[in-house]
Amino acid sequence: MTNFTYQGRLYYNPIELAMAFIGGTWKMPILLALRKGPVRYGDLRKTIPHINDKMLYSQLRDLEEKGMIQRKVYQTKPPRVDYMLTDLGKKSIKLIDKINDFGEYLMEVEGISH
Amino acid sequence: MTNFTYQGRLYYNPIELAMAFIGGTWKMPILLALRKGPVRYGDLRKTIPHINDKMLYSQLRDLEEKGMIQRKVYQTKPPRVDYMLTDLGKKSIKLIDKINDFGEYLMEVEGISH
DNA sequence: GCCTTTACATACTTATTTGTATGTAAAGGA
DNA sequence: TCCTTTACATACAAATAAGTATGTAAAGGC
Repeated sequence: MTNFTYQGRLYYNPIELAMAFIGGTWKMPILLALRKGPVRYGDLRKTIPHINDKMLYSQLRDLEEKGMIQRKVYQTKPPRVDYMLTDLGKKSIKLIDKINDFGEYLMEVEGISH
Repeated sequence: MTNFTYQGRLYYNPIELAMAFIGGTWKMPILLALRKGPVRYGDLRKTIPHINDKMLYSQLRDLEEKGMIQRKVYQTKPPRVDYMLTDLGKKSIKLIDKINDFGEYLMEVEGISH
């Protein structure tokens, strides 16, 4: 039995936990968008195709809660907020690159053009 | 724009496609259960904790449709069906191991015991 | 004759995830 | 004075994924 709980949810194996940190439609695109350094909220919106405010802000909150990213608030008007990877977040990038590679391989194999 | 379609669904990037092949609660556990060679339906049920018939058979169908696994039916009574990885399925194992490693690392970092 | 085994199938419900629409504060510019 | 910008926040609806309960065929054993 590898059952365990994290943040009030039950997990059956390490894979489920990993996916809680990087899974879903938006977490990996967000993490990749931060790989080069801090990016502000509005720029994330612009660089991640198709994302909407609700998804962006709720996923940012979730990633922050899990220690994958950090917020930095500047006390200006209008406000400015930067997001950046933590060490844990940086660690996920290598894995996300591998997942992306597999996706690109699948596109090749399946004859999907882009 | 990297938009494309596969099996009637729209994808925005390679990551989404990769997750269609290995994502969800059950695909990775199923693929790992097949890593050592062919396994029959009933044994998959027994070795994958908490899975139920509906999830097992529907995910097996999906994985087969995507070319990740192969079915082999023996014409006996009661029936016997073996499932095994295709070359594509084998290719996914390395990646799944990496995802699992990341999950185990998270368990360590988060102080989760098992 | 009835029970058990095996590998599914189907109908239906529940839970989770994602998306849409709209609102807010406060300063600066026209 | 009114409009714009920025970074959210909330209510609600739609879509997707997962789970529950039940059924089926056909042979062999008791």
